[in-house]
Amino acid sequence: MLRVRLKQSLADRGYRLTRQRAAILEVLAGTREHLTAEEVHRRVRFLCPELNLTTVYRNLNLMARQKIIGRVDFGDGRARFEARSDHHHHLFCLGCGRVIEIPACPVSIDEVFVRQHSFRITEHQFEAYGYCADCDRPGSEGAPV
Amino acid sequence: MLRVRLKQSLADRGYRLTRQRAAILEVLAGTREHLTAEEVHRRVRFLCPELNLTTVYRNLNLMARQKIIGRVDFGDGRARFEARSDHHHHLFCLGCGRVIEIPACPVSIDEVFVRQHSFRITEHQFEAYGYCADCDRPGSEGAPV
DNA sequence: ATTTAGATGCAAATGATTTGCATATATACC
DNA sequence: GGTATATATGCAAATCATTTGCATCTAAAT
Repeated sequence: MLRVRLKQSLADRGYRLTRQRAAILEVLAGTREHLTAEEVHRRVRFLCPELNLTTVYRNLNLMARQKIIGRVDFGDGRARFEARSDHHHHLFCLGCGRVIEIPACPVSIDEVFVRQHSFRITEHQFEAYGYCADCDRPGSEGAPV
Repeated sequence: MLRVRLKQSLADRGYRLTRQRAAILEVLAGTREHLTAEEVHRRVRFLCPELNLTTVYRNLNLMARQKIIGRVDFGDGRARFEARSDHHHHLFCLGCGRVIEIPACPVSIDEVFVRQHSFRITEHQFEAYGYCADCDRPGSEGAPV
């Protein structure tokens, strides 16, 4: 089960499985949404009412750094977190914030070019923005990618 | 000439060409670097010593919004600006911050998938991270994209 | 030269995120 | 199970990039 695996990964790396960490993972594992620290905090208060926002930040960072969970940046100034930690990308609706996960990585960089510059790529980030069916109304101009 | 064209675009859109705006464009047009607001401010003080950082922000935002200049986000918590405003992408060196511009857009999203979700993509962002020749020393692990 | 909408400077506010430090508590060990 | 101790947590205060309010200034239209 997802939440068991997530909690196990903490123990595996020598981190304590505290009540607050369990609650945070519980929240993330229980949704497919991509939550900000604030949102995690709000939802976690149900399971663990005294949990401090600072602790939420500290643990989301820890877990993202350990690649136990994933962190995404949709360019709106706050990080979002999700239970998935494998390499993938998203469509982000500028209208409602809805997120659709893209199954395959659509990026293929010209290897010759990269080699010419002797650059070693270790990671990349890609996110696409636009409007989902519900938010797409005439009036918001836009050229497809 | 680049700087003339940039300044003209301000006038074309009904914005005043102030001393400070001219200085900001002068700085951006004079380099291929991708500068933070702070960096622009520091360099602009040569041409226009009383120029306020707030004004730098206001104008960089205005010009980026008007697509007169480009804004890039390398995920380190501060925006960078460049004279180029056309669609392109970068390799960002995590060691020294050096930026290499990628000539062709390496992204091609599965159109069938997007259509299935009735999503209309209006823009996307992509940046690749890694180490340039100068910064690449054994010890920093990394899997190619 | 005059007018005035638009621009600037300064100080103070924001908002997300981080840090310092005293206190609390998982887990290793007996 | 009880105890020790390295780790976590909570709270308040600090950061850092960026934005905003407002009084003053100025580019550019007349």
